[in-house]
Amino acid sequence: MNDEQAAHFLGALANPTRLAIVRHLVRAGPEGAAAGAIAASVDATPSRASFHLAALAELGVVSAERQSRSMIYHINFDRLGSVLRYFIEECCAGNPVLRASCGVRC
Amino acid sequence: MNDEQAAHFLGALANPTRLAIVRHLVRAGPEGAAAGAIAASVDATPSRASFHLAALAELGVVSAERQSRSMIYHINFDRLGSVLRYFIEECCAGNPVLRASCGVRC
DNA sequence: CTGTTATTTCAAGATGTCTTGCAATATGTA
DNA sequence: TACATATTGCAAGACATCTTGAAATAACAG
Repeated sequence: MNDEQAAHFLGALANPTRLAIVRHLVRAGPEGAAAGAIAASVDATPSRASFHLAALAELGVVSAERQSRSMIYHINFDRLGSVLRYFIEECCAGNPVLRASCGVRC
Repeated sequence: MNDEQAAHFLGALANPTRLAIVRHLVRAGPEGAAAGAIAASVDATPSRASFHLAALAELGVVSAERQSRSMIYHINFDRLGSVLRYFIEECCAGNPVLRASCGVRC
């Protein structure tokens, strides 16, 4: 990962609708959620939700699998973690204040 | 902080030039760095660097103080940490994989 | 006061992103 | 086949962002 990639990745999260989608998928857990359910929960039209889901999927933040008529989306924590790690370690030189912000009890 | 604010904040980091500025200011430490030095180190025109520094200052990621003819910029780790904390705790429900990504040894 | 250095501001244009509404595709059911 | 459900794709317009270059401001030195 380099600054260009990291910037692209952060840009994928820099949108209220996409943050709401992430929030929903996190709480949906390993079973994931259907595109329609996601759209309803974030108060977006199907088209708009699909647009943002595609953006997140493009960068690997979420993955999709068809299940009958529905598309089931899952969150990908490893991918999310990779951009946080890059940002904290590379851009911020592992600053202790930032690390403490992650809320890990030591 | 809400999703809208967090998205705005993440957007401020979602740019290669701004990530490079953050990287430079982190390494500059508490003494900070002058706008001209920052511009040179991130390979940007004074005008372009000023534009991005203003964007970061607007959100409190950096702060500025005049020192003679120079403007000295400082990084603000607390502010950076607040958006990471919001993202990990609120959007991602404190997921352990994400927390581990912060690189804190436990 | 004049000139020099350091930085910001502004306008213009290029590019990118987001939303909307409608059409198209995929799947399942009668 | 015909129809309903679930989702994606696309085109157009609105809006935001980024870059460039020139002009304006601020601070200092002679």
